[in-house]
Amino acid sequence: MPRALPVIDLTAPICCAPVAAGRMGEAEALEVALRLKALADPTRVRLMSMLLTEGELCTCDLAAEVGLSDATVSHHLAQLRKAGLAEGTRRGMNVWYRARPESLGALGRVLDPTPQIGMASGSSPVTA
Amino acid sequence: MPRALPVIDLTAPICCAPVAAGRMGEAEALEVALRLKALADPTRVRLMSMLLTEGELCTCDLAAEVGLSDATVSHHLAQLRKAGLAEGTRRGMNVWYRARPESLGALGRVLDPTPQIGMASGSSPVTA
DNA sequence: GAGACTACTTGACATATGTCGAATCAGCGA
DNA sequence: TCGCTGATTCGACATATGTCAAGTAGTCTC
Repeated sequence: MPRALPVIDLTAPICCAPVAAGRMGEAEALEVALRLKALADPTRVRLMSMLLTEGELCTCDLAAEVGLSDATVSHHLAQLRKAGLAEGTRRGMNVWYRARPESLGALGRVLDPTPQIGMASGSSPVTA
Repeated sequence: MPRALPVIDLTAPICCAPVAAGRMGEAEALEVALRLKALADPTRVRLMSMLLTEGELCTCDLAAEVGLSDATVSHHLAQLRKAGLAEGTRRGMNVWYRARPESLGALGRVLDPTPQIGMASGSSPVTA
């Protein structure tokens, strides 16, 4: 994969028009793709699912649940954090992670294929 | 990435409960992840966006638009086809591609973070 | 059928990614 | 302070991915 991907801050929920709202530019497409990439792994999908349904979990719980080393899970959680899909806070000896539903929702809405009328790129349908 | 990913048929729109509907199993998570992976590339996001807004385009048009070789674009389109997100038919000397909005919509709905009540895994909210 | 044009496949390459073990960092309790 | 436990970072490795050039396969027009 030549043409290295730039590093961008993705922690805020995505705020661009849905893919179906008009021909998407390079920058927008990159934003969408990077966020999707953060979720495009079976382990991370499971982690998000657990966080969404259980509320708050520590790294050790998550590692035990998915059956991977804590180092690997920490790595996945870092990806989710960088993409703004999850966040964690240290409390005592543990770090407690939770999902950021507003970011996930915004990402889901970008995929909405229903043609949007009168929406050019840059608009911000973020509900959160 | 040890633990090679199995090959699965993804051409039908995804039909599992949203990630927030309950702790997702390995198989389901894999289905979701593979489809997301198919879209988790800036070039493919742009291709989908063009197909959604323009309706039908041939490989050559798409290649010219994204500024990549036709071989590369053909490769990306094959990914989208395998994931059920696009389809193409040969008409004369060209192959005309179009998006499959129902598949994209189903994928977007899986990302819905709103807690679903009474939905266990395996249910099928497919609208298409 | 010959030639031209479009699309797909294959092979090769550089880069990115997922995984682990080991080392390091952070907080707690004796 | 020291040791313990949990989390992150680092280094290494195998595999996956994006890209192109070159070759191959359809389809059209002459």
